Amino acid sequence: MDVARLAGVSIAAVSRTFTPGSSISSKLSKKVHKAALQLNYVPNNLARSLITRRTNIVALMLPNLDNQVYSALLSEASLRLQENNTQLLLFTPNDDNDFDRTLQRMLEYQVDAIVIAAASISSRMAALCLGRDVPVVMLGRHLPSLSVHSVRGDAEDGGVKAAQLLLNGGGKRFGIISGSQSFTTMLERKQAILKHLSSSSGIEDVVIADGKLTYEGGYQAALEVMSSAERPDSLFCLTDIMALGAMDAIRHKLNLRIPEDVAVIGFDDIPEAAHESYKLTTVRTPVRQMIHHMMELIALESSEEPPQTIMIDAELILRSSTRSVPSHL
Amino acid sequence: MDVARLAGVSIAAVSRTFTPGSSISSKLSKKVHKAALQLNYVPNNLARSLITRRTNIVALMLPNLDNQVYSALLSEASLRLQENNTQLLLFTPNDDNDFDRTLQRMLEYQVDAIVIAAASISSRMAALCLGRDVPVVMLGRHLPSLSVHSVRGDAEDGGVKAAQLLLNGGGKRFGIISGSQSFTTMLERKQAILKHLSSSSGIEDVVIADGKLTYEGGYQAALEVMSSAERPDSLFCLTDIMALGAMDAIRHKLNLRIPEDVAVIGFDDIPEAAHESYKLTTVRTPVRQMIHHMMELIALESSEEPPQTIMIDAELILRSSTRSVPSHL
DNA sequence: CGTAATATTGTAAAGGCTTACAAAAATGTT
DNA sequence: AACATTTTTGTAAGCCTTTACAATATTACG
Repeated sequence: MDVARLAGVSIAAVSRTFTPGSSISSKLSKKVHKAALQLNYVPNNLARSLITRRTNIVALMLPNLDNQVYSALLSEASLRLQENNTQLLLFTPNDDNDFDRTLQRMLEYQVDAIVIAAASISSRMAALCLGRDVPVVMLGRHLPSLSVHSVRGDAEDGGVKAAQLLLNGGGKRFGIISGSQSFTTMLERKQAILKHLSSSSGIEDVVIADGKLTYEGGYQAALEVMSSAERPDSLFCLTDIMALGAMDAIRHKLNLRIPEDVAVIGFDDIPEAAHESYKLTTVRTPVRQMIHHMMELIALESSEEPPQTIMIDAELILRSSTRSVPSHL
Repeated sequence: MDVARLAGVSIAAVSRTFTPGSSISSKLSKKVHKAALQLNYVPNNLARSLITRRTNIVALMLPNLDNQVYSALLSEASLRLQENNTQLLLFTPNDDNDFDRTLQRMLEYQVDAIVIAAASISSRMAALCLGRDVPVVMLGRHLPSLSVHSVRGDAEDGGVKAAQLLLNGGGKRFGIISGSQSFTTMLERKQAILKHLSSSSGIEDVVIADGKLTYEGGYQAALEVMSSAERPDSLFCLTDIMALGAMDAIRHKLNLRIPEDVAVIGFDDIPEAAHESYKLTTVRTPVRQMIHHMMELIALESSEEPPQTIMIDAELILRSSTRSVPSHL
């Protein structure tokens, strides 16, 4: 190509000067660089990828960016990947759009790996990816039936820890604000809470409301839960954004005090949870660690590796939305 | 390739069945589809792009996702682009990373267009992009010297409207919480406020504090501003996240009332601004419209088009952090 | 039914790069 | 200096498509 001609070298030579680790003399390299600069030459990744079978692109499927947890995942993933010279190609399916089609498009782009945060994937597609040696890792979700990697916070552990905390805080009547969508994580958190409440204190009556996974959803669901005959004195919100809505509903609409009248605990630890206005006690979703493991799973060469499920311990972040342990304990 | 062989047709035929609008009989198309399904064939965008010179990828450079404005831009852009079958390739430079290198990498990926939200670009690079016919559009920022497109909210208009509002609310002593980084938007907002305050009411003394563009930054800056000799009764926060921090500092640390003791106005209208806990009056950054125009600018074929600067009127979102107009007006 | 017009198909070149292989140059060894 | 090594370079094939062009099949029409 032109650069080669101008520099008076072979095409292979220019390729080598732009491929770190190739054998090229500094004399040639210098000539090529000069010519490249003169011609505003930029290597063409397409052609390169076509032959090397590596695009340095990882596809990421995100449900939406409204929930800050996803922003955090996205941000962290992007940063870490960039350290390896690879970029994120973003896919945000809108509801009617079926996932299989999105997956298919990812494959068309020949991405090096596929990361799916929430939302699921059909086993047909999982097989397709496997067949093409494209690692798939699910973030914060897990389908045992699927042979793809997954990394997530330990929802059960988190649920238990949350239940313990509210129990220790002297809670007697419990409420749960859950998401209407049936994400496994939500379900697991809920089950764990219910089970622990029952097994450790014999509590069976828990008021549950489902809402959308938004501030508004939490607000409405809180209104619902708190107006039940036996008003809860302890509230689990399966997601921080919902917790924020719930807190605002409780304080500003219902005029109740947190945590005196009702203790609130959330899940995720989004940035707002730390705001002075909320100071929400929550079970953290370990974004850094999740992405760290994601990177490892992506790097796994052969798809011969059996699918791994990595589970990260829950970490309780204590703030002021829950009662501290009564003194007599 | 294999599909062609299995289907018993030419390579061109399979290409045509996967290229909408090509001339292909339904008989052949059916045969090809069958074979493709059998072989799990997925078209290779790389090869296609190499020849068509279109990747259906748009590069987006974002400073960080902490600020929800950027999440919103990202989200909206991704959604709109997907409607045109194109995906976002994300670049999040970390500070030490120089922008020119990032730009260069974008070009290597042969992206169809480059969108830059905040952060700047050297004129050398602008020229390079122009030379390769890659449209560049800057979001929310503008450098007159650069020949790239830009679309942004009218910061001046916004500043004036904000100033008017706080003035009408009976403000006498004013404070501004600004960002330490020198984004043009910040500067323009500040200038506009200062100018309007001065020209319409002869106010020259304004307490200004710079902070990081974060909740924390706003919190600290508010503490600083509010402890000045003449404590402001009206506070401009050049960014909503900073405004949230400021509000929390004012209420929970300083124990002052909003808006009675001090009126607060922000810029951007991020989702949290609408939360019951804040109810922040703010000047909206018109994300939808910005992306809408971005799409148009990207579509512009020839880079012969002169660079356009699209300015969108500011919209005041009235909530409860500002005083309403005194009755005697 | 024969010819003209149109639609469908195949052939082969091209797109910009990497890389196996062979040839040439530089370096080391005795 | 003669040879064995090692390093550098060039040649050419190949990665998977699209597409101009020519060839063939189909349809329309008098």
